[in-house]
Amino acid sequence: MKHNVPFETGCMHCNVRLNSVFNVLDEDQVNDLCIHKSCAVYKKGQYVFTENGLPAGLFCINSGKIKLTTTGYDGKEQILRLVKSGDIVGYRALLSNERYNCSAVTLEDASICIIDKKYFFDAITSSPKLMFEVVKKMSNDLKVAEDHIVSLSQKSVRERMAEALLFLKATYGFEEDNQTINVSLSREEIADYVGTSTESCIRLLSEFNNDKLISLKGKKISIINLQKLIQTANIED
Amino acid sequence: MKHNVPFETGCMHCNVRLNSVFNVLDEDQVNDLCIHKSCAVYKKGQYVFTENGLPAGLFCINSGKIKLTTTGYDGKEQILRLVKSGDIVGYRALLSNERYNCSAVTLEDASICIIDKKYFFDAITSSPKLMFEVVKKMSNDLKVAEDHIVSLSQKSVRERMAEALLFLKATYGFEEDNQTINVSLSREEIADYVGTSTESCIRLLSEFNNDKLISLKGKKISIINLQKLIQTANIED
DNA sequence: TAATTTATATGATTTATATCATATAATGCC
DNA sequence: GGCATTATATGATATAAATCATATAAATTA
Repeated sequence: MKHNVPFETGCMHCNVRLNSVFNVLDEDQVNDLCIHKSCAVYKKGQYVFTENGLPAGLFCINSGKIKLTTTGYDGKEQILRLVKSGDIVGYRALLSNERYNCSAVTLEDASICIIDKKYFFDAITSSPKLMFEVVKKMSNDLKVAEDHIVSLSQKSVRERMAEALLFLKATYGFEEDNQTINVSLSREEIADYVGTSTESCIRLLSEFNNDKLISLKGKKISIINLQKLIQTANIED
Repeated sequence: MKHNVPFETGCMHCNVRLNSVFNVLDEDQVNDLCIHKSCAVYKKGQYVFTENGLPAGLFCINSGKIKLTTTGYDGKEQILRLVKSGDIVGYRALLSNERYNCSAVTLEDASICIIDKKYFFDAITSSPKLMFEVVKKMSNDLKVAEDHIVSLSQKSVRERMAEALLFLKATYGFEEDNQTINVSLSREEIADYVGTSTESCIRLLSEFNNDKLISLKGKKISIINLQKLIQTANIED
């Protein structure tokens, strides 16, 4: 399944690390981190961990995009978070000493480091700086989740769909053309994030396309009229 | 507005503390905590802090119930969390050094301690045990928020209403009669938690009442048929 | 490259729930 | 304690969105 092929020389030369919670470590600490991690390459669609599993360590995304997804009622998927290079994954279950409440699945080929559980606990215990970085990450995820709650409670599917496209753009950015959102999700996956049916998702994307807010090319979505998309999302102030 | 009346002798004799994140402190640390906190009494309906405000410290609920609420779109309220004695409030904004993303309002008369910001940071920095307690608290709140997302995405209003009643029971427990949920919320507040209109909330509660799942007496809700309420909520396994 | 499966698309229909409207009950206030 | 305000209740109606159905396109796989 997963191939344990080292894909880089070490954490000290890892540029992704500078964009992660581990950017606060000093040289010695980075060397220590490097000793206690291993790297793996994942193909698109592979599970990094699965719901109800026990955490063996902390995952740090080197490259590739990941979805955190949970199985809701009647087996319907719910995408809880979308994750990118530099992000840590699986920290919640690890820190609270629980089983995973969601699965992590790669959205494209990915290289991911796994940091030893015991080492990680030692590291955050001995480095308040690192601990605060992790806390800030969790705090942000909580804020994003609460924003999502308000959106799900109070907005129409149409507004949430527009919002989701803006969220995807904010998370993964544009491609070189400066308008195509740099991620490929199926209509079903978008629906599973927005909290709607696949058909409604398809229909709304078609509408936005007809209304020249976006343009569609397979799974690739380009934002043509950002201003109008923001209006459609009914973003405050 | 708020009256700075001390309502107890000190943290060392505070039974609520044993049920809070501060239960891991040793005697000296408790004495230190006591020096750096002040207590206040709030009347029902008062704001403990408000959205967009800057945190001055950490709030610890001694007695009383609190709602964390945010103003969504078109001014509609969203209840994000419900809080009880022993819980800490306002930790998210404090830890991430941000403004509050929600307001805290008392649901009944309450006594609340505020713990000095600087002291709190020193305390969690020097006591990994305390830090882990706070982290576990945040981790749990994140999990609850994610469960709420799945529920909002995938369940009907009817199911969510049943679920909300079970949640209220789980959070605040029953009164002495062992069936009346120990909290008084307006129909509008319940609607603001469930993510529905006040009318729908009223209607569904009436239905549940007619179907003998619950009984209503003013704002007091009693669970008559727990089994059927669980079924209505469509809780898994 | 044909065959099969899966994803996307779009129409038709149903339904849950919001909204609007009005009535009554409860609460707060001068 | 009577008056004003707010909360609860319930009916009528509108509508957004789910569901069901079918078609086409794309992607897998044989």
